[in-house]
Amino acid sequence: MSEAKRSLNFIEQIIEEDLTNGLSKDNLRFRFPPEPNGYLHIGHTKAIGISFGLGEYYNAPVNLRFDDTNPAKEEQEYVDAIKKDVAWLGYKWEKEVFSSDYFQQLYDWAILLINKGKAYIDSQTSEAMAEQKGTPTQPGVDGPYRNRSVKENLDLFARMKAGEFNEGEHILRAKIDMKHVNMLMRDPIMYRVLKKEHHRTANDWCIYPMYDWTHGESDYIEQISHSLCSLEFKPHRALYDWFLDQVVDPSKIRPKQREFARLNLSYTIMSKRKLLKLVNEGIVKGWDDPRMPTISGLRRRGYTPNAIRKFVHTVGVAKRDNMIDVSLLEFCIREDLNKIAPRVMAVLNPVKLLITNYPDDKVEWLEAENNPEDVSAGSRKIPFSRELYIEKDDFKEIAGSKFFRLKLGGEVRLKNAYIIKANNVVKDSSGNITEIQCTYSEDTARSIKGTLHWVSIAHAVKAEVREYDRLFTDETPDSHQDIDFMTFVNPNSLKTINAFVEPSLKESQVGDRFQFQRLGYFNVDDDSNTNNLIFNKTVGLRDTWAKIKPQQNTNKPQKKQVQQSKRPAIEQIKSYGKKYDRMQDEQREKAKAEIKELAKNVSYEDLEPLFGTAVKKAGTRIITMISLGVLLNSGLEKNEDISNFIAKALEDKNALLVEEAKAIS
RNA sequence: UGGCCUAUGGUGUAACUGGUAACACGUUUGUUUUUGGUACAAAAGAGUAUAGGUUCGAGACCUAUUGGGCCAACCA
Repeated sequence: MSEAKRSLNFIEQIIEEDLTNGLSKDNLRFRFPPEPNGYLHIGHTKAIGISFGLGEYYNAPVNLRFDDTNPAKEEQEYVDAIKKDVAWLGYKWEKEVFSSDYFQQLYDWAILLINKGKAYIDSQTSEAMAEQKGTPTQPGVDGPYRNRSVKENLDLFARMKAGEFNEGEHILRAKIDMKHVNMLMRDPIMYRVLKKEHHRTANDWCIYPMYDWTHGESDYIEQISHSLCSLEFKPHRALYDWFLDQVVDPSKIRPKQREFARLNLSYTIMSKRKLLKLVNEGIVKGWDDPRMPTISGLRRRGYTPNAIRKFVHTVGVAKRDNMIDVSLLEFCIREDLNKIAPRVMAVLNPVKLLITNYPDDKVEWLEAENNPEDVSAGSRKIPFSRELYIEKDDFKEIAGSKFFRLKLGGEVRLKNAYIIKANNVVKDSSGNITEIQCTYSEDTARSIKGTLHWVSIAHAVKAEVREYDRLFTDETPDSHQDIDFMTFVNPNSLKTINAFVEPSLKESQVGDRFQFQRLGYFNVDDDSNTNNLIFNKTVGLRDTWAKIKPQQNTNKPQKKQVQQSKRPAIEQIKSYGKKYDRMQDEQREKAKAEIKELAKNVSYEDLEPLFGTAVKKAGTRIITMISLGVLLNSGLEKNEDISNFIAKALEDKNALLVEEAKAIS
C-alpha cells in the first residue's frame, strides 16, 4: 500500500541495513520466546507484534519458542494458554519449539566448552560465589575451583548429569573474566542441578541450562536472524555473543540480539509475579478476569484482536522508557467496535416512563437500524408500548438549556420511536421519582435536540451487567519503592448492575459484542446463558456530556512536576530561561518569584558557566541576572566576570535584560 | 564511586546523507447527525534536557554537564 514512504523504526532500519549488506531476505527469521510460567499480558503483545509483525512484513517465518529451562516454575497449562492467545491475536507461527528440545545439544556444547577450557565446575555455596562476584563498582575475584583440570571438570559434569549430586553442590560456569565491568561476564552459571520433573522431559534431566546459555544457542539452532527482546536484556548481549562465539559455524546465520523498550501502561502492572498475586489472593477471579491486563482478560472483556494489534502498532518501537495512557487503548477498541458492533438498546439504571395518551394494550414493533456504520447489517424490530424504562440520568424535573435530555414540559425523541413530552412526575414518600408521565406525538419528522434510548417494560429482558473500573488507583502502582502495589488496588473495580435489555438480545451468544446505544460497548460474558444473561462493559462511549458535568475524580498525579521538583535548582532555573522573554507579564512575575526562590539554593559555581551564554539567548541571560542578584544580595562579592556580565547586559537591546541588569548594578 | 542505555508538544512515535519540527491519541471549537457516539472541519499546544562549539544553517555532528532507566537470582 503506502509502504514506500513509511518511516522505519530502528529495528527495521537494522534489518534493512543487513539486507543491503548482503543478508538474503530468505534468511530472515524471527522468534517469540515466552517462558511458560504465566499468562501473556498486554506488554507481551508488543513483543509479539514486533516479531510477528516483522514476519508478516518481510514474509519471513516466526517460531513460537517456549523458554522452558526452569521446571520449578513452568507448567503445561501456561503453554496451552500462550498458544491460544497468540493464535487469537491472529498470528501464525512457523514452528512450535521448546528450549527443552535442545537439552542434548546444549549439553554436548557444554562439554565442548569444558574441553576448550572455557567452562568449569564450581563447588562453592552460592553465597561464597556471590561474594567473589564483586559489585557493579568493584571487580570480582577468582574462585578456588576456577582452574580445575579439564579431566576433573568432565568427570564432575558427567556425574552431575547422572544425578550423583544434590541441588546446590556443584554448578557449571563459563570461564570468562571475574573482573569484567559487565557483571554478567563474571563467570556466569551455565548449568545447575535441579531435581524437578519437567513438564516435557519429565525426569530425563536433573541438570538444567540457564537462560543465557540457552537463549542464544537456541536462536542459533533455529537460525534466527534477529533476536528481539526488551531493553533489560541489553547487558546480556555481550554474553549472548560470547556464547555464540564458542559454537558458531561461520557459514551459517549468526543471530543478532537487539533490544527495544518495553510497554508500560498507566494504571496497570505488567509483572507476571504480581499478576499471579492478584489471582492467588482473590482480588480478581482468575487470569482471564476482565479487569486483568492479560490477553485472556482483554478477550473476555470484549477486546478484539484487531484493536490490540492496532494499539501495538500505534505505540511504536523505540528505546526510551515510555508510559502509555490507557486512553489510547480505549481509542483503539472503540474505533474497531464502532464499525462492527450492532446497536441495541439497554437501560442500566431504570425509571418508569408512562405514555398517558398511548393505548393500554397496544404494542408496535418498530424498525431499528442495526448499525449506521454498516448498511449491510440490516435492521430489526423492537417493541414499543405504553410503559417504558429510560435511564434515571436522562430525566430532570428542572434543568438548564445545556441539558438536552428530558425535563418537565420539555420534549425529547425516543430512539427509533416517537417524540414525547414530559408532563408530570409521581414520587414516593421519600421524594424519589417513581414514574414520569408523558404524552407522545407521532409527528417524528421535527428536529429535536435530544434522543433517548429506552426499553418496553413488558418486553424487556433482565440481564446482569458487569461494569469495570481500573484495577489500581495509582498511575504507576508498582514503581513506588516504599509502597507496595497492593495498597493501590481499587476496591470498587467491579460493579454489578441489574439491567433491562431489548428482547432481541435474548438469543445472544457468549462473546457477542454490542453497542448499547448512548452507553458503550458490551459483550456477552463466558458465564452467560439464555436464562441468565451476563454482559461485560468493554468500554464506554466517548462522553462529552460527562466532561461538562462537574467531576471529582480526574486529578491525575502530575508525574512530570514531581520529577522536576527533584532536579537541582540551577536546572530548574535554566528551564525558565528558555521561555522567559516570551512570557506574559503576569506569568513572568510568577516565574521571577520562583527563580528568586530557587536561586537561594544555587552556588556561584553553578551560575558562573552561564555568563558565557550566547547573546541571542536573552532569556537565559535574564534568569542568570536575576539569580545573580539573589546571590549578590546574600553577600556574594562582585568580581571581574560578574561586572563584565552585567556591563554587557546593560548594552543589550533586550529591555527586560537591561532592566534586570540595572537592578543589580 | 563503575559500565551500558536514554532525553523531541500532556502522551506515544516521526523528521532521507545537517536546511527552524510531522503523524496519532488527548484537549478545545464548529458543521452534520433519530447515539452529547460516529464522520467532517479547524484551533491551541514543542525554541527538540542544559551550556558551549563546528557550520551560512544543528533535533541531528563534537565537548562538558544534568535528569531518567538498567546491571550483583543455582529466574527468564
